[in-house]
Amino acid sequence: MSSRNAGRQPKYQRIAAELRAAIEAGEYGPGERLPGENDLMATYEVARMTARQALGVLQAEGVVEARKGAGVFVRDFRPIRRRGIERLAHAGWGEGRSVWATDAEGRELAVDLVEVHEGDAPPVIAGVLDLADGSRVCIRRRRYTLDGKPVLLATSYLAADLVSGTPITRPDTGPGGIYARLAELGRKPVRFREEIRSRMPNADEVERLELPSGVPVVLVARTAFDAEGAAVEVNDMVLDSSAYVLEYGFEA
Amino acid sequence: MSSRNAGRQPKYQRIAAELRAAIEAGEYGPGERLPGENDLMATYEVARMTARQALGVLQAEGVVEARKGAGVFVRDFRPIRRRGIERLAHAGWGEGRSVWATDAEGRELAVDLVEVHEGDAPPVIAGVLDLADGSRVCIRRRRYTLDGKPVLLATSYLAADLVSGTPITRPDTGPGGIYARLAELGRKPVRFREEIRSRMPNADEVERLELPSGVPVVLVARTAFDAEGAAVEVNDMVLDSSAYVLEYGFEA
DNA sequence: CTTCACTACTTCTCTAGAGATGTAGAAGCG
DNA sequence: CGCTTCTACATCTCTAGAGAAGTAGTGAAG
Repeated sequence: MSSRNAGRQPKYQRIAAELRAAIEAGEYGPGERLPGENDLMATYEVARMTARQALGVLQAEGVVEARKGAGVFVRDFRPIRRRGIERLAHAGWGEGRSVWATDAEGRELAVDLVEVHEGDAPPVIAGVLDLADGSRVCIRRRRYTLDGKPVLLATSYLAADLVSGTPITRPDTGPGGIYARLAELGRKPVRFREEIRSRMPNADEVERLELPSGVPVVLVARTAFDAEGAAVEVNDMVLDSSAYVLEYGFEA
Repeated sequence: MSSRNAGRQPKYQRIAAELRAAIEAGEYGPGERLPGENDLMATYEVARMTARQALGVLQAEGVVEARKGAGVFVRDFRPIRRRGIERLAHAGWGEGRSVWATDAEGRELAVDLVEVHEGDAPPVIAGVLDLADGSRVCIRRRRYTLDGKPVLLATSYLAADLVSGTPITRPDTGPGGIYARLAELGRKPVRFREEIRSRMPNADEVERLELPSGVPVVLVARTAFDAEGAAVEVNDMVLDSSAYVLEYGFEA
């Protein structure tokens, strides 16, 4: 080659590290444009593919975002806070300052798309809801947006036997939402379990959440239990990880 | 060029999509080797860099893992479960099947590295602990491994005024850990708040957690409050997202 | 004043090569 | 049998080019 690098690491890593340091030092603030392919080719005297690799590292880290035809820009992080508790009026919680700053809570989530239909229960869902394999379930898909940008995909599953003929099977479920309707059916949810994990999004999620590359998704699977301890609803949520901070509280 | 692609999307995306489909169809199971650069170059008649780009897509998604000199392999996902509640004997919780399968709970976490020192409080930590800027804090860093692989980095911050001279400032804190020691000081934690977010790891985290590319980290910041509602400890955790499912429960 | 075509610039995609470096199994040696 | 060395093969890094495609600003036409 060719590729004999001065230090001990590849050129593209070195270039990426220098840019990263410059960003952390505040030389390039959020939203600001930073040197592109052509600039890096000139200043570091490397080939286009090498300069692109360096920028690719920062994109994969979610630090910067490339806009075709325009340039490469520093990304910013202004999440909203989602509380597991305290949405249900559990006053006294959450005292003390938070670790991560979140935006003014003024901004509100808006439902963007709603789609309701009946279908076969996926095996995992059937297991959680304690239904026979292949049982029918009501599937409610929603997309939430924040200031126009989609941030959350939610899919609820409820046993078709339980909810057919109720407003739950219609896009608009009426005041109080599906939990109020479940209460009217004598199956009011009283306990919730949320399971959380994170991974990189698949192509479908990238499209529906309009995710830039380098941003993982957080998966929250919420199961609602009624007073008898039976699972009445499973809500499968996919969140844009750059838009959310989740918060939970519990006692010792 | 050159780059006139049959369909409508770039060649490397098409190749990646085909491989992804093959994996999802079970043609390549977890841990199995799949066609590498040279194979793709031959079967699709593309240049090396193009074949690499296709594999790079799947790596960024965390679907596959490349081992230099060996090949490209399908990754598997076998996380462990971490409960926010119920570790503290809250029986009756967590009934019903879970959405994501987790491994036999037999495997145990082992502390790998411990490091304790006193230092200046980072501004954010000082804010949460309600200390003056630049106050001294005791900083406890730990790394946990699961079957030899590091999965969690934890950093605890406690006010130096509170804990100096106690076993908390030593690597081994004695039976019951730091919470038992805090109780002896009359500052027993009774409430916890956990804030969760996710992002791609930085270079340091990649190294310390031995993360393959395409795996995000989950950040959990836990604040422990005593009976007076004062924050006594902040624990900053960085988890390998492929190793964990977090679980929380709460009542309506 | 608005709209549209043009243009300079940007990132994106791809080619065809080649040396560097790590891996795993085979061959050989003590 | 156990260890080392060799070797074929794998991914990794990088070069120097070039056409495709999107963006934003300018200036002319309506």
